[in-house]
Amino acid sequence: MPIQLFDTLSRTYKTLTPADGETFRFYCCGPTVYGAAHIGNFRTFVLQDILRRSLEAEGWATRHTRNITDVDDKTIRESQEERKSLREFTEFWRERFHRDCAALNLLPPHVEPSAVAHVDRQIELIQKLIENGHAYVENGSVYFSIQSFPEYGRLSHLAERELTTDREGAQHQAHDQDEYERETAADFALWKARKPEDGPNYWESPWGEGRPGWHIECSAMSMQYLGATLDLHSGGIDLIFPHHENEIAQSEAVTGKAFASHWFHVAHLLVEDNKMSKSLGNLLTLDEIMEKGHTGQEIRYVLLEGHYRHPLNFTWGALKAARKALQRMARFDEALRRVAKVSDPDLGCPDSKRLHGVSHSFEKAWSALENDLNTPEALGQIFVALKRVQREIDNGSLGSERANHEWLGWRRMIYALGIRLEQPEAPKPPEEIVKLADARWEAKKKRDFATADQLRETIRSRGWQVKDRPDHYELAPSEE
RNA sequence: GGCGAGGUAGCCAAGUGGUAAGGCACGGCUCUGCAAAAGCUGCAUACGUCGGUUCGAAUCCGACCCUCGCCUCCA
Repeated sequence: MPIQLFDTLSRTYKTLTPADGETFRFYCCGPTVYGAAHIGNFRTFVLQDILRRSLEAEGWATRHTRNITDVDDKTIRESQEERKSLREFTEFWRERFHRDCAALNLLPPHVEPSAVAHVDRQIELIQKLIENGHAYVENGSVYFSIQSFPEYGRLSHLAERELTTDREGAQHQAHDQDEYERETAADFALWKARKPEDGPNYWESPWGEGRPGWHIECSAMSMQYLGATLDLHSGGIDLIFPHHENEIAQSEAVTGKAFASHWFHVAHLLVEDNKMSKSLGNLLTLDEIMEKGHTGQEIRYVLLEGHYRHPLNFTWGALKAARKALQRMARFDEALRRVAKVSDPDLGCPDSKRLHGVSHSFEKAWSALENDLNTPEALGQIFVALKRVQREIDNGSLGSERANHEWLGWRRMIYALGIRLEQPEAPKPPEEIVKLADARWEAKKKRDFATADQLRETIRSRGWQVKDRPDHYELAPSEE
């Protein structure tokens, strides 16, 4: 069965298939690089990664494009405050973003275009919109006329909303003297005339100096790299309006073709039941979480624990649980690999072709993924299967051929979910602790348990925990 | 006010008509000098409240109570 995914525009489940029958071409709205992305942003990027991995596990080639927004109000303002060039400023945060992505095991997109590098392309698009009557120039800025596009609002169901623009901040500054009907949504800026506070950040255009509006970059870059009609376009749920609505309008007004065949939106992340916001001080970045000793893999795991269309509650407790769950998977992976006699643990992606006709226990887990990327259901099914296979491994009833089939089914899931099973290196205990532990081990061997227990208590009081193994001991930092 | 999402065990969270997945935590067992580790095992007569439809509802309908998002930059 192919992958079924909910489509925001039609509000139905649709089968994911590349229009060209080979390569699935999709675009993801990427980060604005003016600071560290927070873990809510990463929920969206992780889900997009899983979408891509699932398609690949299904056997399709993919072409994944995710932009970098490196020119907008925020990047311009912040770079000037730091007295850096826009380029220097955004480069710094772009690198940081890439580091975070790597920690989360996100596959790098095939194309990662920057808005600044595609200003010409955006100007071209705006020019066409003016020519065909969908846009107009006003005081050196260019606006898209939403009245010229009757389809406007289909994605976000604007017609069913009482949209008013007479609230503070809802008006474009350049519209002050305008007589636009206040009961309609506002025309949006395609090009913004140069303002003094933009500093050196402006470009030449047929309408004078200025810079592109935010929405136009995604239309320009997605169509340049993926064609007039994308197989899928995606982003966080809050981009539905106005960003994606505007993208549809400006793109389709130029091409006359459907902009995207499928719209994929990821719901928001809560932190300990609260919306993330600067004022609550709970804007969590990856660094902050990792500083507390959690790994990118654990964070990724937590982000998979909820279905992408429902809000997910990120909690420290869930993070702790994720570590245990991942450890269990890693142990299973090792045990199964041994029985399956796999020499190279890195299979890459065992896709459906390779799994054709192979019977294994992870079929239900895969089906869960095919069913609207139900990652929590998939994780549940993985553990059900894992338990069953583990039992057979333990009682020796799993032959190497069947073990190999289980291995393929198992690894496909691990690939699709993007789980990395290497365990982080255990922290090294200081020498004095090792000495105490050695002494304890000697005492224990002599069956002098009183001394041994006393030494263990001493070690514990210094923050370390002794764990005996069959022929040696291990040291780990105390839990508390 | 309009549009949308959600309220399932201590925590996280699946399940859209057939009698409550899974992970963590917790209890028990095996093993062990003890502890740990590992494996096994137990753990919601119950799904926000109240009505209704149905042989049967967490799942459908109605009303109500909470929480959250969007409507303005936002993943």
